[in-house]
Amino acid sequence: MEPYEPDLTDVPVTAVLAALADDVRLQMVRALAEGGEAACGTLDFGVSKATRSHHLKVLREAGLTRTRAAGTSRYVRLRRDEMDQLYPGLLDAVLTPRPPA
Amino acid sequence: MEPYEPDLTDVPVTAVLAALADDVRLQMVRALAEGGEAACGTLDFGVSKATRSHHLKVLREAGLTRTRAAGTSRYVRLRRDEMDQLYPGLLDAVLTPRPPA
DNA sequence: GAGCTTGTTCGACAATTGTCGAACAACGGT
DNA sequence: ACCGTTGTTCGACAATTGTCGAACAAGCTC
Repeated sequence: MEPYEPDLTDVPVTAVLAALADDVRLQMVRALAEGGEAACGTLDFGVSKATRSHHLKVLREAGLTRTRAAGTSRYVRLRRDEMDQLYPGLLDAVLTPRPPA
Repeated sequence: MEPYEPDLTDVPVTAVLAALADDVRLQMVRALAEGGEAACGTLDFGVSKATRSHHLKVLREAGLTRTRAAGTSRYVRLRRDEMDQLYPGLLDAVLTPRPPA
């Protein structure tokens, strides 16, 4: 089944913020921002694959990512442009691991 | 007792995001961004004063607000400049009720 | 000091959330 | 056709969170 990927305007800001307000998910988003597209399996951050799948679902349903199936793998990428257009500065502010000061 | 107000660099980004990822708290932040300083009592958004106090505590401990006591009231204000310096674009992206598109 | 106003703190409770292992599904290769 | 790989889904469980009423604290005014 095709994964559900919402229109960004349908997602409340609080949902986007909540999606980003988790350590594991934030690491995932940062990895995607740096590495571009990534297979789900490569986004391992010390959690089980069930948990990983759950987090990727949260990100997807918050409108932060898109998922493309290829073979047995699924490739995830950030919806960077759309996010930047709708919430300029949000991802930039959040993606830098250490405060820009 | 003086309320605890952390150094912004001591607060993990996820805590800031989590603080903003709630409807009531987001309304509070928006009200503060528009109206400047506000007494706790004026930040009524349909929740009890106990809940209101709780949310203000979350915002304060996330480094988003400062609280000043005056008489029986407490005045809350956004730490706008500090936030903008540390996370440029974050508040801007979040404060507009309707997407800027 | 009595009483009112303004907030905070303290349980309590329901709902949500992060986590896991196990079971399942889909695909590719041998 | 059988494995092995890659993800998803399904309970289950612990921890966190949003909410409330009630009790408490601090300050002002009469």
